[in-house]
Amino acid sequence: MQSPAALAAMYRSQGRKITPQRQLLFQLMHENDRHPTADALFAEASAQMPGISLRTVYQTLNELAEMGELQFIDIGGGATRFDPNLDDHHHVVCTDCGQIRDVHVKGTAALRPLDLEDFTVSEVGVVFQGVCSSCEKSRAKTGRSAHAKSPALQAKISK
Amino acid sequence: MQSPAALAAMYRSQGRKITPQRQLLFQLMHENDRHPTADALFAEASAQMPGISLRTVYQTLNELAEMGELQFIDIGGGATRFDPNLDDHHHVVCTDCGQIRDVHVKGTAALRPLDLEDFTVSEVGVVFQGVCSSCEKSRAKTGRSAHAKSPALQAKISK
DNA sequence: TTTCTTGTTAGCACGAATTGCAGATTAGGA
DNA sequence: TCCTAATCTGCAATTCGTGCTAACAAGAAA
Repeated sequence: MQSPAALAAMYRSQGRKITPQRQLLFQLMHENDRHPTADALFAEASAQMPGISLRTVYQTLNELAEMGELQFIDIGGGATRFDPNLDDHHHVVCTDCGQIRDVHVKGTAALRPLDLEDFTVSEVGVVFQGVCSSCEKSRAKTGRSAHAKSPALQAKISK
Repeated sequence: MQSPAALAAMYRSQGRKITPQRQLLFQLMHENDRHPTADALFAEASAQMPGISLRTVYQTLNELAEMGELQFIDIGGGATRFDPNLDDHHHVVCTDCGQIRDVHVKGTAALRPLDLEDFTVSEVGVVFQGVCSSCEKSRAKTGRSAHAKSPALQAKISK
């Protein structure tokens, strides 16, 4: 996603208006690598601008996505997450805590779908699932094995 | 997912009962490669067993997932989809019509996350996005370019 | 076959996420 | 300063999924 200033310029050039709400959201999303949900972003925004509406957060996120400035990430877990990182990157998900991290991946160009006819591929997404080190630690304590995933998350997370 | 008969045996061995509802759902899911939503499955089931409850469909799907007999797929689009295919496979999504197809993929073993520390990867999922041939055709007619994806789907489908 | 126990089902209420709608408000050009 | 179109807020509505419970039915035991 571009800088708040660049986004403002882009908005103006499209006849859209620059409101304080939008400016705040531009800031909060800019270089945000936490993949927040709309609700999480709303909470952050509310702290700085009490009274801002959740509706406005959704609206702005949708605009930015339409403009190609951010991506929606759906890896299960209920709420859609937002990613302002426009690099060619992929995601890592901790099946325990649900945390999502960006990763660059080597070898994606060599991926070949077999027996895929009548289909034009335009993009490839890779999602690694596993356990982050902090969850690994708490597992060691509680004695949970690596296969004793929380049923809810285990079920939710797609392959 | 195993055959309806094998599932019945597995259910019995776990002290679960074999009901007509379950038998019907076993049949409908067995070798089903359409990745239906719970609702779609409910519609199919209702046709053969009027009065079956959507609640029962969700319940049975959850059981089967807990038993490892099927997977949940979340690639955006609102509803979770179900996949009884237990092979090592991946998915292809048409960004136009939302259709999901199974594919085997060559090269996944060579995928390497770069700079990924403090994380133990246990699984890798690959999703190819593109346009299926039938959508390609209707695009040619209406003159839509390959980039004029329907905004809703475009936004919904995660990378 | 009848009985009994226990797992299941149906159906509705509820909750979370997201969108539709409409009236009040405001950015920004004339 | 004024005006108009875009925007915001708040709430209703929608969609997807789960919790709860009374009625029900497998299937083991007698």
